[in-house]
Amino acid sequence: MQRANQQLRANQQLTVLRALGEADGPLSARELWSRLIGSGKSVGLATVYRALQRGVEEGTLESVEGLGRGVRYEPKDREHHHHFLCSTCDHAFDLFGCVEGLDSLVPDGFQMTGHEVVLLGTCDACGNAA
Amino acid sequence: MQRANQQLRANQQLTVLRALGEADGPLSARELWSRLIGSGKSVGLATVYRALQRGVEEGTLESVEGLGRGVRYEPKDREHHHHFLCSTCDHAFDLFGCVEGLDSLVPDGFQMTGHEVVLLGTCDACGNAA
DNA sequence: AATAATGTGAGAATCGATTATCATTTCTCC
DNA sequence: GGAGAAATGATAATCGATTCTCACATTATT
Repeated sequence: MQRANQQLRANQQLTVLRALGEADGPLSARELWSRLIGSGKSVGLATVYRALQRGVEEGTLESVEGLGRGVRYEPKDREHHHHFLCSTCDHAFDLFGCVEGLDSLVPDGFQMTGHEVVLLGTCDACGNAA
Repeated sequence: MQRANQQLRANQQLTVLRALGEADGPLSARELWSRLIGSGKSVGLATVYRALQRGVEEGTLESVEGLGRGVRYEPKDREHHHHFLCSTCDHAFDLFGCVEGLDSLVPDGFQMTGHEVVLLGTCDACGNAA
């Protein structure tokens, strides 16, 4: 029946992963899905979840927690970086660079294996829109 | 009927808030509830939620996101600090001190109003237990 | 003590996120 | 071109967290 978008179907999961790769920060499943739909790509939400799950299993994607609620995903090949979370649009942007003085925060006896830094505030677009 | 714990009842919400105040880091509603039950205090989970919600409304508590999944709560009167999240026991510990170089991470046009730093790894107890 | 207002516990209801199901569709390999 | 494997989309089911409901307990006010 739905011959309409037959040419759009190829490997939907690739479409999903490509869109995630082009994003300027980690995206949640829903965020990613919305962007795809918004840009005219017809994809099911379930397929987005499948692509993300598989990406993580295969090691090409990484799930990112700690950015507000919910889980977001990003390609694993990005260099060490942190995020800026806009409190208005709730989008997370990749940042470049890191901070100093982390080691001195670790309490005696604790073993640090990683760290996250999240800057909170208003992004450029939301700041101008106000 | 349940005369048993009549002497335990006083203002349960105070019991809840006191327990949160004595914790060494922010706690989720369930975490807090478990601790109370574990220490012999009979409190309903709903009451824990009510106490937390009210504390936030009244401004004495603050909800903390960004520590794994879920929301945790801590007294608002604590000095600026960050957290260490143990990947084994999933408990969040308060840290003292801060880091440097945050400003340089902010992209042009973005307004930073706050930041969070989370160290990940293994806490003392979990490290020794292994 | 009587009454009203508030607090409490247990479990049901709700909510959002994620996963599972299933009928189709597409792909792969002969 | 056909058979079987894998992918897809729509939607139902599940899961955990949080909120709601309500009967009863406690406290506050006379």
